[in-house]
Amino acid sequence: MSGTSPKDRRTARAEATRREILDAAWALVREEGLSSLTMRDLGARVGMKAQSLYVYFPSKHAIYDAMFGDANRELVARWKAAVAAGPQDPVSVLRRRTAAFLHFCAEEPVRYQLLFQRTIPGFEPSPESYAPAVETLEDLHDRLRACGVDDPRAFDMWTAMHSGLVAQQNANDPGGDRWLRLADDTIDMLLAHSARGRQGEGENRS
Amino acid sequence: MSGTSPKDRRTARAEATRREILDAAWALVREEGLSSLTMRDLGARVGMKAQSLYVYFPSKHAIYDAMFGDANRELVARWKAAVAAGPQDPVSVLRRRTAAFLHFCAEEPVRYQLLFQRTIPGFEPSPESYAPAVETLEDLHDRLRACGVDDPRAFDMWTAMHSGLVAQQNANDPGGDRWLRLADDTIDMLLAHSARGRQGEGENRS
DNA sequence: GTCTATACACCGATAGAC
DNA sequence: GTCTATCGGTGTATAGAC
Repeated sequence: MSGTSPKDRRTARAEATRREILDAAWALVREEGLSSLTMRDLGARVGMKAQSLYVYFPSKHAIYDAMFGDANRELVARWKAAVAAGPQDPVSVLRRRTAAFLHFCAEEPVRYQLLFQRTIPGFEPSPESYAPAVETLEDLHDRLRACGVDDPRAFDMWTAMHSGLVAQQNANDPGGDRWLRLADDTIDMLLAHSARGRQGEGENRS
Repeated sequence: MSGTSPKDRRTARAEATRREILDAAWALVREEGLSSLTMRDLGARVGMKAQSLYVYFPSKHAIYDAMFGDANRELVARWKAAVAAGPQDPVSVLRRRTAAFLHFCAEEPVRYQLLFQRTIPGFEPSPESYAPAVETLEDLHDRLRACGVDDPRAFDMWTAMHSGLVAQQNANDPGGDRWLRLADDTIDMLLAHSARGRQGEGENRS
C-alpha cells in the first residue's frame, strides 16, 4: 500500500500531462473564445505537435468534456463553501448559495458558455462529467424546499429567473453587476410570490 | 417613375436570388442546426456551386446577417400584431406583447439562437440588421412605463425574467410549454413587485 | 512518448476562364 | 453569372523513426 509501482509512476506522469494540457486549453479559450480552440494551437501551447495530444485525449471533444467536468466540480466546490460560510437558516443559506452560483457564471463567460450555452457543435458531455450538475440542481431543489418552496412551478420560475439574470449580465454588461445586484431583490420577490396563499413562514432578510 | 429600367430589372432579379438563397439557408439551419450551415450545402440547395454564392453575398457572415435582419423584422411584425389584437389597456397589451415575444422565441429555437444567443464565432450583426431589435426594446420600455413600471431595476428584472423563461424552455423542454405557461404568473409577480411601496394603480387581470 | 511525414475530408474564400 | 482550380485552414488518423 505504501510503495509506488512503476505503473503508478507512469500513470501519474500521464495524469500530470493531461492536467497541463487542460490548463493550457483553459488559457486558450479565455483568450480566444471557446470555439477557437484548435489542436494545433493547443499543442504549440504545451510544446507538442497536435498529433501528440492524441496520446492523452482521444479527440478534441474529449478535451471539452474534461473541461466541462473541471467546471462542474469547481461549481460544486463554490456553492458548498458558500453554504458553509455563514448563518444556517434556510433563507440565508439560499441567498449565499444563489450569489455563489451567479458569480461563478458571470466571472468567466467562456466557462458559463461551455456549461450552459452548449455552443460547441456536436459536443455532448459524458455522464461522468455531467454528474456534478445533477447534484447541483438537486441541492437547489432541497434548499428551496427548506425555504417552503415546493411548488414545481415556483421551482421552474426560480431556475428561469436566475438563468435570465446570468444571461443578461453576460450578454449586456460583461464584467459588471447590473443584473447580478438584482439577485437579492429577486429572491425576495420569488419567496414572497411562492408564499402567497400559504401561511407566511419564517422569512428573515439579512 | 413608372418605367422599369434594365438596371432595375437586373437588381430585382438579383434580389430575388438573394431571397431564394436566404430561404434555403433557413431551411438548412432548421434541419441541421445553425452552425452546420456550409456554403457547399447551401449552394447545392439552390443549384449553384458554393463559389457562386459570393456573387450575392460577400461572405458567410453576410448571410447570417441577412438572416438576423429577417428574424428581427419578423419579431417586430409579431408584437405589433399582438399589440393591435385586443383590448388596449396597458396591462392587457403588455400581456399579449409578452406572449407574442415568448412564442416567437420558443417556436424556432434556431432563430432564437441566432438573435439572442450569439453562438456563431466572429459574427456581429450590422447596425442595419440590429435596428429592429432596438425598436423592440424601446417599445417594451414604453409598454412597461405605461403599466407604471419606470424603475430601471424593475425593467432589467423584466428582461432577465423573460430571457430566462425562454432559455429554460428551449434548453429543457423544446417544443413544450413548461416555462412558457409561467408567463402570466410571472407578469403578475413582476407588476406586483414593482408596484410595492407605491400607491396601487390599475392592475386588471384579463 | 514525441517526432516527422503523409493522408483524408471537410471548411471559407479568391482568381480567372468562359 | 457560373464555372474550374486552387489556397490555407480545420479535426482526425496512421506509419514509422528515435
